[in-house]
Amino acid sequence: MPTFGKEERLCSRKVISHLIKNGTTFFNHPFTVKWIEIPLPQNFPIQMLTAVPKRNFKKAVDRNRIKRLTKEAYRTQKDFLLDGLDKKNKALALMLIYSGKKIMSQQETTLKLNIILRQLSKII
RNA sequence: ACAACAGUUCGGUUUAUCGCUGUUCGGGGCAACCCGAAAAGAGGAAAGUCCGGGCAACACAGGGCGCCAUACUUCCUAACGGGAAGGAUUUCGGGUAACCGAAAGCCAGCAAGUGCCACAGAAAAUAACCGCCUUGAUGCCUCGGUGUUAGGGUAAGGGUGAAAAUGUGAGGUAAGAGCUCACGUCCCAACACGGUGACGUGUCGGGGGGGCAAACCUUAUGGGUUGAAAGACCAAAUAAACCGGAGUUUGAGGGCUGCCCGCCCAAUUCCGGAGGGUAGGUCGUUGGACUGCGUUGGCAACGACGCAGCUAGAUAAAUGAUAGACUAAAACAGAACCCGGCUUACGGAACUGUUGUUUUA
RNA sequence: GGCUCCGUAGUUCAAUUGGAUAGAAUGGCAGAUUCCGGUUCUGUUGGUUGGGGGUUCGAAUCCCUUCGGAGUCG
Repeated sequence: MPTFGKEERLCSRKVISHLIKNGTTFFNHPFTVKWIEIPLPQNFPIQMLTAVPKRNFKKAVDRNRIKRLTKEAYRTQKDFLLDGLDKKNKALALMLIYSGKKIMSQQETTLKLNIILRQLSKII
């Protein structure tokens, strides 16, 4: 099911600061991706967080829109990543930082995120 | 009907599929929680943070100094630097004029003190440079005129300047001067009338005259400080530890409050250093100076009464995506403790009023 | 959420606490020098002092408002 509920989001401050300090980073325009493995007993095998820097987008409306587009794209395409994680018995914390300067449409965002998720599943 | 201006209201709707947030109901489960259904889910500015409150904490005794804000009147309001109605002033437009209309503003006080006013000009505020009048000394000569020099009086005149010592007329004088008088302008005080009042009109008296307080300042009034990262509670963890200092017949230091006095605290104390642990949850947190309708008081802002209604509450942060229709990828734009204003951004739609043009009667 | 500061030529900075054409360096342009270019020299250009309004005789400076930018507090 393409859901995106509470337990799929990254909420814990502790895990977030751990991720920012020690996470692995790669970049594929327009997203900077940070990820790290987390100890296994979790409610959901992958916890995700989106971020948009205030420096690039002054208006709250624009930041909200980008986050929503990103979440929507992630929601519809995360299945194959989950399968991979199930097989290898791992859990992930994931952070998507939008580094672009312009707002993309939904189709573009979906395409870009598809590329990135495939890249990530290969690395795992 | 169209256009312009002003004001008020609205601020996309809807169908299908997938998805998000809390709430309620039903079912399952010891419980955590899971499944299903229902109804609800950003704004007129949520913004800027320019003002005012509520609320909370800080041991608000009290006094002085400082700092900040405000500054015509009456009213509205919980309060305001907001709003309403009015007064005076200035500017603009119309009119021969009385006056009418519109707009604006940090509308107390340079008649408390201090300070500043470039350049130009004699002088920028205790005005004598030139000029005018006059006295002494002295030169000349036609013997009452003229020149030189020293002193005194004088603001009528002087090419400057943003601004030049209250305007006009008369008297007065050696020459002159608000020196005196009349009229006029402005200010102050008293009285009468009108008005709740600012103020207006009139009478009488006084005597001030450059400008600048968005110069320091004076007067009056108000303001304790800090802001939900305030604060309360629960859970988890831990260290009543260590080092240095202050201190007990006296006042160092501290008490989140500008400074001083004062008051309060006192080794189970305070301050500093270097470390350890936690960083989750609940409340605060949305029922309120609330919203809608009706009646009613008031010129109005706004108030009173009655009936009905419940209308976001997230916590890394919920409203989105896809396809289509209306009519067009609708504008500005996203709540974060809550209200009242102000200001700024904004595609379009509707209504009302005023002005102009055209058509018909 | 609160608080503080800053906006001047294309760029980097001045302007003696209100006083006159807003100045300097650099840049741009033109000329000289050179066979050509650079360097150097000379001349010249360029400003709504972020925008709007006000006070004043006079505003970059004082006041109000607004726009933009930067910093800071757990």
